[in-house]
Amino acid sequence: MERVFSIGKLAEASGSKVETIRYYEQIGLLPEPERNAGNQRRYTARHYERLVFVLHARDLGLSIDAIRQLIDLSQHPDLPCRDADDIAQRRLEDVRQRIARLKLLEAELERTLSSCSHGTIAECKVIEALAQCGACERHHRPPR
Amino acid sequence: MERVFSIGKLAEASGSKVETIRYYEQIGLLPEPERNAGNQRRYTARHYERLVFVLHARDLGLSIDAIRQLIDLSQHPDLPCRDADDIAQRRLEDVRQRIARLKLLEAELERTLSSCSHGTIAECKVIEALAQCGACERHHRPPR
DNA sequence: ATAATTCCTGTAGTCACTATAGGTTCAAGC
DNA sequence: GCTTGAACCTATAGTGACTACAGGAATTAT
Repeated sequence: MERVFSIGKLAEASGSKVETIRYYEQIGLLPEPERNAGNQRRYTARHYERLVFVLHARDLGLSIDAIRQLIDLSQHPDLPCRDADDIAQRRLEDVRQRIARLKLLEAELERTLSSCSHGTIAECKVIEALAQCGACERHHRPPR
Repeated sequence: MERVFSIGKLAEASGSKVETIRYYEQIGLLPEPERNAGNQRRYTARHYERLVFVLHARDLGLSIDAIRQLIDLSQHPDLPCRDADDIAQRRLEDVRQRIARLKLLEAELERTLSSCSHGTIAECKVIEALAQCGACERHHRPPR
């Protein structure tokens, strides 16, 4: 007899939420568990493991779609793991790009804030900086 | 006679999209422009300036709500600019937190990828790392 | 036995757009 | 002046990844 537990216990054990678990089941990231006589979900250790896998992947910023691919891959242990590596590699590149972009943002916000003399709105550099172009990458120019 | 232009020209000039402009009008970030005889929107330079303000603020990651607050503030030039500064300050802190979190992510992805020997799925460290706990901050433990 | 808690389904809401459908108006070329 | 195609209009629905709610049924604790 395998030990089973409720959705509430699974949520607590995994550090996620009941609603999230039901959502993952609905979109097919978690298999449908058995039900007890009163129609309540009964989970096993295998569900817990799968859920932790999904949650870790989400924490790493992988999309639901990427996680679905990884799960599919893990069903075929004999395939080469190149596809799985690619997913992580692409994610790494994405993370690096985000960091670079956020650092630019950080610099611009620092610049903006340090130039503000904390007077009235009329002389506020924060608002002024937003109204002007500054270090902006956006492709725009006044309408002719 | 003030020069006016269409929503398409405004989109092009600002580097945004027609749909986005209509959306910003709908949620009150842009004032409703005049219409011509055929019910088409006619914009002026003032609309362009407001739109650029909004787009810059979005590029800096400000929420629609924060931008609304800044616009409200800018209508009251005599108020002290403390509130505007606070918005930028909070955003700066948020950006710094994100950078810190992404750097942790980067390190974990790097570690995971470098440990993978590119064999089969069965021995794939990427998938294994997701299934196990590793450097995970999530509060979880197997169900008892 | 009763009360409090947890669970169920189904639906709607979130954020900041983006896409589509079905129609009207405008601008350019002939 | 006429035709054609691009740009415009409104209204609605879809996106991703959940989150929240309503209105019940089942379980657990007292």
